[in-house]
Amino acid sequence: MPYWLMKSEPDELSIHHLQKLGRARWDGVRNYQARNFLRSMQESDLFFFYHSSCPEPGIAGIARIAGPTYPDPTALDPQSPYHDPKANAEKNPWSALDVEFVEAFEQVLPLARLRDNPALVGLSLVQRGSRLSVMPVSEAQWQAILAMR
DNA sequence: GCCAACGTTGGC
DNA sequence: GCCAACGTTGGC
Repeated sequence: MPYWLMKSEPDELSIHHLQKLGRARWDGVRNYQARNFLRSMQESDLFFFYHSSCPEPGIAGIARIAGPTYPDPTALDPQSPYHDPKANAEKNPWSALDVEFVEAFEQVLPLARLRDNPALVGLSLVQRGSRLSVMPVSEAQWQAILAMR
């Protein structure tokens, strides 16, 4: 079963917010590479929930893919910050899916510590200049990160 | 707020 | 198809 890592700004959706909700829509992905990873996900895949653009960037917990992708409604909503003026109901290039809460780490696993782990040099997250918001995580990387909690 | 790095856009 | 200009991401 594949593993993933997805970034969210905690102001928008944090792991604790997801814990309260139980389930939420993962939307607003506006990068084709990230979108393609979204589309290759399967229900019940697990992913690390990463907090970005915040005082303590790092992995904050684990969540699960709750179903298949569907057209991202925020692309069609003129009120949404993710509105795409080139998208319409017939042709919406963007995908969203639902996710379920699994676990919140007691402490956020900081990006700086992830960078220090030699087992994670191949992870897109810690590579120089990488801005990918959805990425695959290998089994070995998954286990290495779990062991750092 | 700064800025490096990357992705996208659009003129040619 | 090239590439300069611009916009965005995201850590610091």
